[in-house]
Amino acid sequence: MAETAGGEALLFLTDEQLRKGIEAMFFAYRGFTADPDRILEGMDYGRAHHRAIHFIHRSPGTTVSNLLSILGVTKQSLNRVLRTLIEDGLVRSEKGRVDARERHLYLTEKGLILERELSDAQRARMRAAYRTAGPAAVAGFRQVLEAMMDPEMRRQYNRLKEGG
Amino acid sequence: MAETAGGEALLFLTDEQLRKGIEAMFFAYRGFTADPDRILEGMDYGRAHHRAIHFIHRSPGTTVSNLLSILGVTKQSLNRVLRTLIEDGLVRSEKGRVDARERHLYLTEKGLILERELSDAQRARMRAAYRTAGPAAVAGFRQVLEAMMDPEMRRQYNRLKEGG
DNA sequence: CTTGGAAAGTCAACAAGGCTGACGTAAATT
DNA sequence: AATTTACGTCAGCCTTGTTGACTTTCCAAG
Repeated sequence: MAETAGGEALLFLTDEQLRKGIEAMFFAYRGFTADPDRILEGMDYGRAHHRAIHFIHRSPGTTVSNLLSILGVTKQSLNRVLRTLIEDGLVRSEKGRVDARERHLYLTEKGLILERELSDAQRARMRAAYRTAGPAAVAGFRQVLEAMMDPEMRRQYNRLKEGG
Repeated sequence: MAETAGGEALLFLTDEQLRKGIEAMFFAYRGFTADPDRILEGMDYGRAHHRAIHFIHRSPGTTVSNLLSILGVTKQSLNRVLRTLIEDGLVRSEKGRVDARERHLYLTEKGLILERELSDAQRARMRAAYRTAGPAAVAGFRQVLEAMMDPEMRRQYNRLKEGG
């Protein structure tokens, strides 16, 4: 599998192979979001709410600013989502004690229940895919995805990966 | 890496590993779409136009119905996008000769130029990621993605993969 | 102590791109 | 002749993103 000096073994870098990868990302991402989307439709929530819930669960007590930089949206956009989650009692917002300008975000019991439901569904699909593909494929999967990220996003990703 | 009867080597299926995969998908997809998004901003087009252009280029002469089932959106949604692309002379729509109800879609010269620009950018990122991760990782990447798709999407994906 | 600036929140307006429902037309099929 | 299919279109709605302008709160530096 290693490439030779002549480069004959670089066939995995042909435009055709790259196109397959691009289309695989497109179709797979649809599957990736399908289950949570299905759960959320009917509730007043959407994918944006799912993302907020996921990362608050992941880093309890995170600030709004931090969440903004992870999600890469404007504060107005995030605020609309957070407001409904707080109003509905899924998220608790606590004024910072060291810096009272900051708001620290936590999932409530109710929030944790929805998070569970969403992530159970998403993990079930991921688990099935992992099991089908096997551990070596999973390692490759993660390597390629990580290499595909913008440097800033890779930083966020690794911070989460280790921090947790 | 192979699992034993006891299952001790199934560590790659832990919730923690699955969560990492989920977050990797999230951050990587952002990178995946970032370059085309950047190119399209400022033009009157968006990600939906990119997708239509990609699959028309991929299957010249495809019908509207076929495109609908690949993209998984409503005809009203697709039509809005196609209309602007046709008006702007990027896509040509031809009445079917065997079945005159169908419209066969093709990229014009102008359409091909934009397609090139978009796919060059997207492939460049994919190529860099592939090169960094190496051929074995790429194989695993594609395996996991394929396993993650809904069956119907996997059918579409494989039809494209072989048909081209 | 005052003031500058950062963090957070809010209001308003807008755009892209999804969706549903209803309707029309041409062509194929039964 | 009647029905079905493929496509287009109008109207209206929702989510989720955007900018811009503004206020409140608070920390920290002058």
